[in-house]
Amino acid sequence: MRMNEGVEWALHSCLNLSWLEPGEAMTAARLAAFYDLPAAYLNKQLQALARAGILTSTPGPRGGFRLARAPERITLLDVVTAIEGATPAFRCEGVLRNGPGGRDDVDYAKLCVVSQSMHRAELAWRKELAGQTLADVKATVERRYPETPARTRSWFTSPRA
Amino acid sequence: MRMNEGVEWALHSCLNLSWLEPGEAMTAARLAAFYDLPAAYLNKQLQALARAGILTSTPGPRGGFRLARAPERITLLDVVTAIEGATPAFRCEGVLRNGPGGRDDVDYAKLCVVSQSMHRAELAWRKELAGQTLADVKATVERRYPETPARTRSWFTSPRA
DNA sequence: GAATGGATACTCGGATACGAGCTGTCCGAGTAAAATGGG
DNA sequence: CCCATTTTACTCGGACAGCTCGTATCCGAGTATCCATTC
Repeated sequence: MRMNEGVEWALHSCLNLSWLEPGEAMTAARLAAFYDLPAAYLNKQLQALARAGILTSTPGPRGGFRLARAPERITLLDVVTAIEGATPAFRCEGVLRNGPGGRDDVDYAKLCVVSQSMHRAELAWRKELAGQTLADVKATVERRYPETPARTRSWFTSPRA
Repeated sequence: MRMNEGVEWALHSCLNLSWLEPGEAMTAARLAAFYDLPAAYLNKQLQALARAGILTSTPGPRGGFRLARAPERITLLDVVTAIEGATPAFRCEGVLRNGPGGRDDVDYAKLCVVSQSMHRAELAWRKELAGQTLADVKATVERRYPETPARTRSWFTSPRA
């Protein structure tokens, strides 16, 4: 079980966007340069965030991405599901269906006790992610590293290196 | 993010093993036939369970796999980590290291707030899995479907179809 | 009849191909800004 | 000087390869069983 690399990039990029002036957009290329990431691939992830309604994108000069809503209303789960998709990690393929006495007209994903237990664990995972907003993470970073917001903003507003 | 198919197989196979007579072994081929699974591949998963100390394997005629300890002492997390490995799904690659002001001698997996939040969610997931033992699942199945243990045992002890 | 040695068949175990999905890259459609020419 | 029009440059957006890892398979090492042979 392995999570997409893009999730980490997306989270950090959203965090960086939250430190910009409200309404200010930033291009995928510049967001990628901040961490020395492949620009086109990060662009792909940001597109997914835009499709999910987390970011808004504007093309053309002075265009780019910006947060679609306040960080208080963006949970970590929103970002993760935007990148990873909504399909659960443990997909019950219904082995019981192929076993003796298996019926085709039964939804074993719902009835199978094993599936339920695994599903319960994933629910706990999602609940924990949904309980943390981007604003919470942002606040923690600002408390521990007070210079980060100003430093980040100045990096993005400085002329291209 | 996608969990190995083998996890589901391993869980159901452990459950089936728990319904056999204590000390009775069952071959990978027969366990696979129960759900119509590829035998050699299931064997691979069972090997992983044996390496993790969840099952014991004995070669030769009358050999096979059996539970290494009581179902009360086998958690779902044990099975999952045996198959999936212990590496967490969200691996912090330390994008901060490549960012401005990044240091090579800092463990960002520990300091990065994003990484910590994601790690906390995975901890909740593991905790939920660790709280459920194979005996719990077994008891739930026996309560809901009382005929399952006898039926399963008879299937495994019946002559090969 | 009992014991012994060997042959046998069966099981796990790891080494070996195949394929899906993540990773990475490219170029085109569309847009806002800037430049240009005229009034 | 101001405005309309054209040009320009820049951005996202989706379509196209490369590669790692999960999926599937095969054959060999080792062992308990069974059988033939001998005492």
